[in-house]
Amino acid sequence: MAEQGVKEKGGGKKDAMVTEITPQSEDFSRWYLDVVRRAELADYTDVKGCMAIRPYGYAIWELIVQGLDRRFKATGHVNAYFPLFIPSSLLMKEKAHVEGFAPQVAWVTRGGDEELAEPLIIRPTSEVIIGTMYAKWIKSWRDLPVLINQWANVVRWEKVTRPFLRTTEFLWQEGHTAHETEAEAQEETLKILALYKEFAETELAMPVVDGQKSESEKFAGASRTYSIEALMGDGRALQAGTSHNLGQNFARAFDIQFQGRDKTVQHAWTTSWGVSTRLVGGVIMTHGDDSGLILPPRVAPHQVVIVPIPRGNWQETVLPKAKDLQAELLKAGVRVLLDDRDAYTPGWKFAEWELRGVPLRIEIGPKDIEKSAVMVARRDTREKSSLPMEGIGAATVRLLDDIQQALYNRALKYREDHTQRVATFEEFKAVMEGRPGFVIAAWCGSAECEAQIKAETQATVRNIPFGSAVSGRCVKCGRESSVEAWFAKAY
RNA sequence: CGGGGCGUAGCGCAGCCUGGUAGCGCAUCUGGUUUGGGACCAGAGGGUCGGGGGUUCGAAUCCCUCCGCCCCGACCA
Repeated sequence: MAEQGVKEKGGGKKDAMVTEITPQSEDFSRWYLDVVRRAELADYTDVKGCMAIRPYGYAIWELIVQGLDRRFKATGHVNAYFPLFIPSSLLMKEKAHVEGFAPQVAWVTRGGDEELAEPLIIRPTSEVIIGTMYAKWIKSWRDLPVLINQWANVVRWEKVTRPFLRTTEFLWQEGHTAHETEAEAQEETLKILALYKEFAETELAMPVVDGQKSESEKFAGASRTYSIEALMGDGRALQAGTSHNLGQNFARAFDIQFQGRDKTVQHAWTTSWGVSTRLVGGVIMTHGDDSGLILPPRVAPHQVVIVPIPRGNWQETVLPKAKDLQAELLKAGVRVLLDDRDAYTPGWKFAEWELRGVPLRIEIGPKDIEKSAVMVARRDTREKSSLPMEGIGAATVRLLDDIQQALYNRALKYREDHTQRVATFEEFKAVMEGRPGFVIAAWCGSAECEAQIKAETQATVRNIPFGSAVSGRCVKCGRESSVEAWFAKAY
């Protein structure tokens, strides 16, 4: 993914010093942290494992929220809000759930100067508190389905954290639905997974593989878990969203019962699904290069930055034209920033906005005004060309669409180039030791083979894509296998 | 939570070995000249050396301890 940019132009060593970003090829992990910090997306705080999301990073998240929220509502979901605290006894009600989450839970044992009779936990996810409410609200089949989403923060006491990818507190949405039948719950689970995939691919330009999680990787308490998985620039996979069919497990634990059409009392069928601020990390690692961030236009806080070229009394000559241009782009529906700061030179601004991933830069100076044109530079390809002022709004919109598509295509090609189907375990190991990425292999479905593969290659089953059907032999044990799984080292 | 590394100005680092009260580059502020790929000159501000304890006349420096960050494992969105 790395496009060499700044360094080949201008005075090499000065650029390298100023950008302060570790090249991806040298240390991808440091590159990531450098970009997060230098692009002012997030910063560390005095609370271990917790980040402050800075305005530029939060603006990306807000665009993600808007895109998803619109889709949730279009599919009949509504938003609500549930408490941050959960009585600890509630967590204990679903056996698999408590076993899965107990090690990661933060506790509140005091309130003011009083020791609490029953400690509270801070939600790591809200199935249990929402489940108890659903038990109150659902009485009849006529109350179903319940299709509620919540935008919230949750806390998981992680041992190792990284900005956006894994933090102790993070922002997310969690959908919680209840249905009359198993089939409806399954339909909902898959509908949301498809929604996530469509969102990731069209808005984030991030190609994903959708499929079902293995038993060992499924959500604590779920009957079935599905995920979308994306490949990052270092060849590791990122779980970008999950959708769980909870069966009647939580309904049984929390007494979510209703009287059915046939007069019998039944347990509801529930689902839950979520994506988090982790998606911001996914965007960074999918598209970024050695010059910094590259944002898909759909989630770029500034889709276009206008840099006026100061010459002579530019405030009287160039600036008014730049403002006209800004107005025209705003009219075309483009999120545009006019960087008219006098304290910085154009060259500085070029580098800065490239670092911060703005998809398009428009330069306007005396030479352009003479020709009634502007210089337009793409962040993704670094191509620079002159466009006429006439019709610049429509041309910009077209270019942004192009960039969105080009980023998706590039990411998809990268994934294809880093995805290999293997037949033997020797091949599997060779691929993982070489250029990592996805490995597609037949798998018998046993936890033993899964664990052994992980132990020897660090790769885990990311998911089993839909429609996977082969007649092959398990890459590990050689038994007849009916499915192929996608393996990768995961974040 | 195990193994390793690192904490000195906003960022990157030197100083530590061999104790004597802190320095460099970038960034920041002021003034001026500049401005089509990270400008230049002059001046200025900014640090309880991660926290606590100990040794010492004296600690960034030596010892103990705690905390944080990064990497590799185990665990997880």
